[in-house]
Amino acid sequence: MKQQDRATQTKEGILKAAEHLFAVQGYEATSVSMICDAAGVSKGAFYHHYKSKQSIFLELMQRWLKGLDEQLGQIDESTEDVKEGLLSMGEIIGQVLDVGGPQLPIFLEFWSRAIRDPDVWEATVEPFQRYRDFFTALVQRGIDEGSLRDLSPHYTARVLIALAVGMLVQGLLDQGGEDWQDITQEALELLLHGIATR
Amino acid sequence: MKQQDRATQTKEGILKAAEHLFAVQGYEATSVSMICDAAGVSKGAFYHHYKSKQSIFLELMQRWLKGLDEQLGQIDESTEDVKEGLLSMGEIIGQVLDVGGPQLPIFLEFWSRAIRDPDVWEATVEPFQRYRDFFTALVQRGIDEGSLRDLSPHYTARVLIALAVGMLVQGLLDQGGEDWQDITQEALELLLHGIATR
DNA sequence: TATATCATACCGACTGGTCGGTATGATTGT
DNA sequence: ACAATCATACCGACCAGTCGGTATGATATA
Repeated sequence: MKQQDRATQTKEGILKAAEHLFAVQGYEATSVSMICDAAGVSKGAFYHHYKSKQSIFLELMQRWLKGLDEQLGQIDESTEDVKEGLLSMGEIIGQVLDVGGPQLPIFLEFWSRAIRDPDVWEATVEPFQRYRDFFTALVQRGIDEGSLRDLSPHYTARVLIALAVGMLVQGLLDQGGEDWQDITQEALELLLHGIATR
Repeated sequence: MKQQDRATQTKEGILKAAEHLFAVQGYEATSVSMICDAAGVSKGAFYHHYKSKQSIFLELMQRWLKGLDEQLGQIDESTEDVKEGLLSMGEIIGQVLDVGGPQLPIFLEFWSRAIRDPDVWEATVEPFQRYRDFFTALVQRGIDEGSLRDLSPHYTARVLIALAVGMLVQGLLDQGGEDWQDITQEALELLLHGIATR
């Protein structure tokens, strides 16, 4: 194999190992040595490819942020009407919850480190605002096309995000086999039509 | 001052210091020595009053759980109709977000440690199931009294919790001065009446 | 009331071990 | 020969928790 290919393989292996360990143990509880052991490489290899422990975490998070970006983009262009778009958003969340399993807790690491680490914060805020804007725009589109009531798009976006995040956290704290696909789908229906009697 | 009073004061001081540091730095990043410094006591005092670093975290969490219990109890008995109860729930969340400020991130610690530490997990699951049951019962009451549509109380409870948790996390990641009281209140209205056009 | 006895509350130096990170040298492909 | 890629050995800082000892009120006795 080419030298460069082997290098990228090593680098990727370290990243995967780190992702897994951060998820199941948390950032602080995971030592660089453990990552190296799990990846089957030495500490020298680690510090050859990554500047620090923090830097590998940051890269991990940026990848995830990018992935979310792409998924939102897909929702945006593949849907004709907004209601349908929201429901497919629910589908995505449901999938993440049902499939993600043991990888989910890494979200908690993302959040808590974003609060405490200025560098991580910086890399997080901007995308998050973009996501909020995305939902705000989506809701606005729904209002314009007449499928959503004329309510504050800003607030409504907040509610949608809250729903997604809230389901995620419940999925974390609820190992029991719930069908999150189902629940999230239903939740969006509830939100769309209201739960109060007419 | 009596010996015992002074002792409880010391113990309480340690607890407050730990609560603050856990919130702003996280559990792992906070050392016992730091807690002692912040509380103005020695390490000996710490280990005189608490068995371990973990034990003080557990006590902290159980206090918070107990507080939540009481607040939910208040909602339950002080409200005539369910809609009103839900809105006062929103009020509580809003208050926590607006007032809690720098103490909020400790929730992330609660969750991530509940996932990873079996002892913390044990102390968390049972209360959380109780909370879920509470909301399920509340929704059921709403259906019975005719103020809520006849939808799955289980799912609806999930949605309500998701809303609360989701708002909390957004409050964490959004230092900017949003009026959470307002947003949460509005969110519950949205959920009650739906966002889709009739 | 005065004193002896004892338990509780607390101190701070210390231990074995782990941490993130570095320095340096071996190996490999080009 | 030369640089990229890794391995090994190591450093100083810091960690949770321990331990021998002290200071101080509470209690019993005289």
